[in-house]
Amino acid sequence: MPGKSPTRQRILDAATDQFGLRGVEAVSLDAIAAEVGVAKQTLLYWFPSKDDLVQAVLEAAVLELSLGVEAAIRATGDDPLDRIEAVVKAVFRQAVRRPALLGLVRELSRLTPASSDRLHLAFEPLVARAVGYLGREMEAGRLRAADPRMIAALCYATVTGIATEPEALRSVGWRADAADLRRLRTELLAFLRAALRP
Amino acid sequence: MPGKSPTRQRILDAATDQFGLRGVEAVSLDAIAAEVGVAKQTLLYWFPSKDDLVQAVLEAAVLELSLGVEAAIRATGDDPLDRIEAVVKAVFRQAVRRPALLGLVRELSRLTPASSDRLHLAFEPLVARAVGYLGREMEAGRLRAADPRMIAALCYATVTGIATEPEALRSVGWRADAADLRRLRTELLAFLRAALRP
DNA sequence: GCATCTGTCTACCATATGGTAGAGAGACTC
DNA sequence: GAGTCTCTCTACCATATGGTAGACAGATGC
Repeated sequence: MPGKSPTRQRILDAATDQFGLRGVEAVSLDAIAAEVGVAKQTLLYWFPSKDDLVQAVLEAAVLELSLGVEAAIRATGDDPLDRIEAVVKAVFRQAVRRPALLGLVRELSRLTPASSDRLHLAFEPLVARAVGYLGREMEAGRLRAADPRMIAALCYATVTGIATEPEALRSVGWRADAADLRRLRTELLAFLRAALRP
Repeated sequence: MPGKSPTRQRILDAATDQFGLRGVEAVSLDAIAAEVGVAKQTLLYWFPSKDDLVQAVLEAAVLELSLGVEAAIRATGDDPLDRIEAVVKAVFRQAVRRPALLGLVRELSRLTPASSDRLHLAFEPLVARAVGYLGREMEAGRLRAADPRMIAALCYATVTGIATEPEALRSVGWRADAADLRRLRTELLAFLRAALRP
């Protein structure tokens, strides 16, 4: 059962979407297989158990998100607010393209300790870098002085909260069209800038 | 099958916790019954179907949250930042006392359209009031000018995101003890104040 | 040409799930 | 004291779930 295959990839994609949208425990292997248009056995051939599938999905998602963020960081200049804006835009873009991605990360707290530990390990370098960066910029007076760890968590909570809860946005009359999406992003960025400005 | 009963209430409590923590679809009636220490049939006596139970749980949760928020609003003075702080503290307090409550609200996007519509209706007056209030205070120059609807959604996303994702906080070295909880609240409030200040 | 390997399938299976039918114990009514 | 009402239970059931066993078709290697 080697590395790559179009079928394998299609299963992975479908599983990512469904797990992220409806929750890991709520999605059956049959449902995923049906969406891919393949027998459940084919799925179990590529991923010997549901748990293996979950692990693979999470690993791919972490990788995808990390790469996007890394690229955004490299592509911007020196000002920390600009850099944070670039990261948020990158995450936002991915969330729009693939709403399930951030939903998956949110599933973290519902996984077995073994799974979450692995995920923590995968994210750890990224987190450490972000916290260190925030701390240095605060010392340099270019960001509002605060606990950089908490600020990282707060930014994360704000962005993923907004990106994963269309229902909450619906409550305030938001519609999922391009115009409202743009306005949402603008407001989100202004909100974060105001929250982080020195 | 009338209104009140200690058994009914215990079922409701257990269901609230499990639904909020693990997700509605992931929790079986057997699991709830086992936690309450009652036969599944007793549960189905009080709530004729799982869906009825979900509805009852959601209604009670909305009521509980709304009451807490309303009380917090009434208990503070005129300055909008103080008032917002009071609301956030109230929500935070409830989230600490009962971590499942906000998790439940987050389940909203995974429910059937019928359920979410009812929930929207239940929350609507509260939301409308909040948005109206934010808008007026912005016009009066006592809050940063922005789209009040988006600001409401952003505050909601930040607070619930933080309150419902202990795993994300663990990633930045946060521990769930009283001291870190206090510091988290302090940082959250400072973050929001900075984001909303004119 | 034959064997092996790869990928997909059909046929099952044990268990768990939401839900039905109805029995039985105790309290309340008359 | 008979009947009814309230509440909880045991006994089932149809379906769905994660997973096993193994057949079958096509490519690959010799």
